[in-house]
Amino acid sequence: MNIKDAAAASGLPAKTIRYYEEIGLIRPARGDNGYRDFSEADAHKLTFLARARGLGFAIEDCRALLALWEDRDRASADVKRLAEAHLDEIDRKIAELTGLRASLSDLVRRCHGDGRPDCPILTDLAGRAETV
Amino acid sequence: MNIKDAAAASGLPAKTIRYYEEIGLIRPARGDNGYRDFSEADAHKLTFLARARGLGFAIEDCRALLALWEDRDRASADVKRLAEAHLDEIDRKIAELTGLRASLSDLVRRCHGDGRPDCPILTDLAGRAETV
DNA sequence: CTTGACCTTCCCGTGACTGGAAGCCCTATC
DNA sequence: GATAGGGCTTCCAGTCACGGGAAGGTCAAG
Repeated sequence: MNIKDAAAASGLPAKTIRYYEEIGLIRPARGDNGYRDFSEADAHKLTFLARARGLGFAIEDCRALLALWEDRDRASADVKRLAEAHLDEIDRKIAELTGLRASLSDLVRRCHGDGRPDCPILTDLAGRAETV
Repeated sequence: MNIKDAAAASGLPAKTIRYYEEIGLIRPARGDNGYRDFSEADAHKLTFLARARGLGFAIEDCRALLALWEDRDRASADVKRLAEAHLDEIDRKIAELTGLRASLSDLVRRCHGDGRPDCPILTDLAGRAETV
């Protein structure tokens, strides 16, 4: 199938599929006219990649997961290790954002937000003393 | 003061300060030798920028906040609006990550993670049926 | 006068694409 | 056979907010 059909089958934009080929995640065949010719297996790989990316795995993690997927003798522990590392990363990001949210939300709460110029948000950003 | 002192005062790397000048966030004076010469006001601006970035504001938001900070007649409502938009963005990201976390954590929980090859994480990524 | 720390500009690389230009290919219609 | 359109190809540039490193000028100390 052509790239547009592979895109429709996987849910990935054609541009992204070309990019995945460029970085070696997939290797579709080529027709005499130079067009990429995707097999069903290629389409499945693309769907796999789309799901893994959708779960937030980085490209290099996806490459590793794809290799594990294609290895009939893999140990599920290897997969689990990757997933757990990613889970930790997600937890780290959530914690960071939650901290930011708390600080910012406190500032927003304290700002009356009317036509007057005095604003605790700016005061805080300036260092809790400046007025410039 | 030279860039290193401005960096120490603001907590920003010298590279970042040069970048901020390049994109027009600050305009430090120049000495006869071509060195940047930061005033106290410049240093305060850098500190302001460091804090705003630390709260996750994008560069263009920082530019707007800096302009508001320097405008004695600003309305605090303008600042609050920016901050609230950013807060919404943070909430959106937290929600997205929380959703990812739930899916991934469920997969990890169901994966026995031993030496055997069958793994619900890969099965799920492949589309809940494939074995390849 | 040399050393070494500082400063300058310039260019490349990051992650994971996205947009757009220039040009070939295929099918359908007139 | 000519033409119109859509699809395909490659390549280049841009995104965001810097960071690394090279090549070279400047300054203070010994």
